Amino acid sequence: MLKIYNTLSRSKEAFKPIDAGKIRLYVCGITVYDYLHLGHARMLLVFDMVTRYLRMRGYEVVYVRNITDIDDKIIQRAGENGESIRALTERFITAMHEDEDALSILRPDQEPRASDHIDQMIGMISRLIDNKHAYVADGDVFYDVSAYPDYGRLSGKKLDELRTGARIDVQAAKDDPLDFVLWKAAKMGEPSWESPWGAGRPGWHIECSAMATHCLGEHFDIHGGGQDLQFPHHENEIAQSSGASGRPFVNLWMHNGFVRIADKKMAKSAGNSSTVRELLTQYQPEVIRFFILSSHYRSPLHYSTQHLEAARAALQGLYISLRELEGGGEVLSAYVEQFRQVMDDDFNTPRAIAILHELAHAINRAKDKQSSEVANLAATLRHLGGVLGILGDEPAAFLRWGSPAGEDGLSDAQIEQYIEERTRAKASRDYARADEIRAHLSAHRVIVEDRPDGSRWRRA
RNA sequence: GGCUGAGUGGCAGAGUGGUUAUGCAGCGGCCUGCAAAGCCGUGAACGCCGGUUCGAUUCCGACCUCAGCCUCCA
Repeated sequence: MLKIYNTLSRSKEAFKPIDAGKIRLYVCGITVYDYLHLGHARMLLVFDMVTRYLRMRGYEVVYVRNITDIDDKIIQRAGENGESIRALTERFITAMHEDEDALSILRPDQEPRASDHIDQMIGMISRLIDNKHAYVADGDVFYDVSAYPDYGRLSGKKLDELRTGARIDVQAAKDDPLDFVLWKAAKMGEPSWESPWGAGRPGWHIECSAMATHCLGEHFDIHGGGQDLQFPHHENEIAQSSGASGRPFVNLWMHNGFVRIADKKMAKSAGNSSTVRELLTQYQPEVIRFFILSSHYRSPLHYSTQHLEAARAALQGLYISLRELEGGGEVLSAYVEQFRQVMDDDFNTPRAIAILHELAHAINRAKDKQSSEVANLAATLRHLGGVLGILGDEPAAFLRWGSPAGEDGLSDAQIEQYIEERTRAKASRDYARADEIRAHLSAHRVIVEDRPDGSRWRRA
C-alpha cells in the first residue's frame, strides 16, 4: 500500500487517486531568471523520482510543472542586464532544459508558461471578485483573506498570529495586511496586459492556481513544491482555487526539504548557491542524483564536497559489482517486492538505495562462487537503479570518468601507456618499476587493479 | 515573539517499544609479488532530565541546541 506524507494532515496517508489508476500531479516550477542551483535540482529530482516510481507502480501519471516567466525578479534582472524580458526568460529556459537533460530528469507532460495563461488568470480573478473573495482598489485586485475560512490550514497558521508576526509594510490600499495581490496595476516600463480592471500584470500566486486548474482541472491529486512555498504561496493557491471553484483543490500536498550549506539554507539571496552546471563539470550526473536521493526527500540535505565524494564512492561500489557482466538475466521479484515496500513508505529512497547495496553485495558473492545467479542479480540491480534514474551508464565508462583537462591530469591514452609499461615491467619481474608506475598513477587518482587476465584501471 | 521540523556510532544517513539498516572510514583474516577490488569476521549510536512500561533510542512531558517559515525563494 502506497503511503505518502500529506502536509495538510501532517501525517502519512494511504494514497488513493481521484480516478482509479490515474494520478494528476502539479509541481511549482522554476522562476527563470538565473541558472539552476542545487536546491532547484533537488526539487526537480525529487519529483522526477516520484513520477518514475508511480509509473513503475503502474499508475498513469499526468505531471505538470509550470515555468514562471512573469515576475518581479525577472523584470528587475532584465533591466539590470539591459536585455528584454523575453530574451532573458528564453535564455534561462533553455539553460534549465539543458541541466535537466544532463541530470536525466524526465520532462513533465505539460510545462505551461505563465505568460501563455493570462486569460485563465483574468478569468479566475473575475470569478473571485464575483464570489466576493476579492476586491478592486485603484487598478490593483486583492484577495480578501477573511472571506476564506480555511485560510492558514495548510501552513498551520492562524490569521491573528500572522497579523501580530507580520513584518510586512502595510499597503494602504489593502483592507487587511494579509490580503495579497491578484492583479497589479501597470507601472511604467513593465510588461502589462489589458484586463477588466485596467492594464496590469498578474500576481505570482494566481499564476499557479490558473495554470494548475487549466491543465488538471479544479480538483486533482497531488501538488508539490519546495518547503518554503508552503506559506504563503501554496496557502494562497488553495484560497484562490477553492475560492473560485467552490470545491476542494488538491487532495495531497508534498513538500521537499532544503539543501543546506554549513547548516544554512542554500539560496541565491544567501550567496551560497552553486549552480548545477558548475557541479556537472566536476561530478557525473548520476553522482548528483545519487547524492540527492541518498537522503529522504523531506529531510534537510547537507551539501559539501566531502558528501558529494562519499556519494561518488558509494555509487562506484555499485558499478564495480556490475563490471564485466553481460546483459540478459531476469529481474528477481523478491528484490522488487522489497524495493516497492520501502518506496511505498513515503518514497524512502535511502532504504531503496540500501537494497541496491545489498544487491551489489549479492552479485559480488555470486561472482566469487561462480554462481549462475549473477546475471539475474545484475539485471535486478540495473532495473531498480533505473527506477531511481541511476546505473544507466556502462560500468567501465562510469568508473573511468574524470577530467584530464586539469594541468596534472592524465588522459586515458597516457594511462593506457603507463599500464602497458607496467605490464612489461611485471613480466620481467621488475616490481620496483611496476610499483613506481602504480604510485604515480595513484597520485593522479588512477587506481590500478591486477587480475589474472591483465590489469585494469579506474579513477578514484 | 508565533508556527513547523530536527537532534542517531568517526562521518553520512534510515529505522524501530525488546532482535542486522546501508555506505564510507577502522580493526583481524583470505586472495595478491606487494597492492587494488572482492569475500569472511569484527568493534562502535540513539541531545539532557523526568514519566508510562516487565522493558524506550523508539510513546508522553519539561529543558537545551539547531534549522525552516512568518518578506522574494525549490
